[in-house]
Amino acid sequence: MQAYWDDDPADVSINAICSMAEVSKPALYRVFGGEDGLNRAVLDRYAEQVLVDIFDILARGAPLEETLEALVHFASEDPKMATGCVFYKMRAGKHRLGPMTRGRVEEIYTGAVEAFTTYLEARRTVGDWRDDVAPRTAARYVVEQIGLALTQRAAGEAPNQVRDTLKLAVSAIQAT
Amino acid sequence: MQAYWDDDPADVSINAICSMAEVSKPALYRVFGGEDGLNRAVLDRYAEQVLVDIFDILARGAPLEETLEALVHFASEDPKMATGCVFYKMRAGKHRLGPMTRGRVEEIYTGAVEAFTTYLEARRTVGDWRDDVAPRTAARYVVEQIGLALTQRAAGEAPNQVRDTLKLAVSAIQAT
DNA sequence: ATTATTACGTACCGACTGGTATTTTATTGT
DNA sequence: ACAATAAAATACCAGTCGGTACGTAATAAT
Repeated sequence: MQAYWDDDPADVSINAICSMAEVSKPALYRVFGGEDGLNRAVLDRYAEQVLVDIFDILARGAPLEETLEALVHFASEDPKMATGCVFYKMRAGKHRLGPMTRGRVEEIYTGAVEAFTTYLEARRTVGDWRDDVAPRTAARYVVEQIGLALTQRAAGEAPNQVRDTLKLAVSAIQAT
Repeated sequence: MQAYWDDDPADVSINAICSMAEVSKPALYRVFGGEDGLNRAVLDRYAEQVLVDIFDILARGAPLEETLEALVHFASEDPKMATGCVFYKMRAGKHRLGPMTRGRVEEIYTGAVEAFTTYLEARRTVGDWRDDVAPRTAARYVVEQIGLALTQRAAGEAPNQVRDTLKLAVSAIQAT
């Protein structure tokens, strides 16, 4: 997971992982079955260890401005995400993934969109959000924008430029 | 160029290119010097054949709304871009590129930001654009958003979802 | 016509990929 | 103590990668 986090998953070979983890290759295959199983396991672990933070932000049910602020901070400032996000990196190379990992990626994506859609619908009933944009459209939009920001960080772009872009992006769904 | 356009450049090998073009590998190496030279040549050709359209839109000096509309249409509707954009695909895998190609990618990126910055500054003097966002920040923002849209198209996402996202994104710099 | 030169492609190089057959090591049963 | 069994690693597989040495065919010079 750390290797996928630091580098591009597509550039980390099974051999490299084995030597990093000081594990023989057959041992890895016994446990994970193959590359697809390993990737899936990494993604599972990453989801419950890192992505949960994003879902927590939404679950707090805070006002829109506060929530967006927290998401912007997470994606563009949190040092934990300085080298990008395993999930979005895998999603970017989706066509290279095995069936299990690809399925998990899609699952996480739709889960995120769903969670944000639910959050926005709740905010709308409280009158905290404009009603000229479909919640699901806005949800997909935010998920993509966070992905863009994290991809930019992975590419080593200047953090303040990443933040500027993301702030501008989220302002689109704040406007009355 | 066509192979890079249809697929991910990282997934197209020199061998595959040679057999597609019905050219021997040494011949390709004689002409282009190697993978880096080939990539650079492809990018050069792509820039003057496709990217020029984007620069043309800016050079028209049309009102902001009209220009943004044209850019949105180009990125999310033009059938020519149905499988994404060679430039953005290469930029996404920048770390895998040789020095010449990487240099050209950065050149094109800064050129695009520059062109859009100049356009926005001109629009501001005409009073056609808000003055609470730095032109360069907005320029970088738009370049990234177009890249996101083209990346989504390359990934096979539904065109109307791509358009929705991009329209929402550009609305951020239109708001008064 | 014959030689010197240039263009060109076959066949190969070492490095690396994901994945496994086979052998060695450790554990268990008696 | 020794045989049977389970576990684990070494050493290998075929395939692909980018890149090139070298033999061959076409051209140019004499």
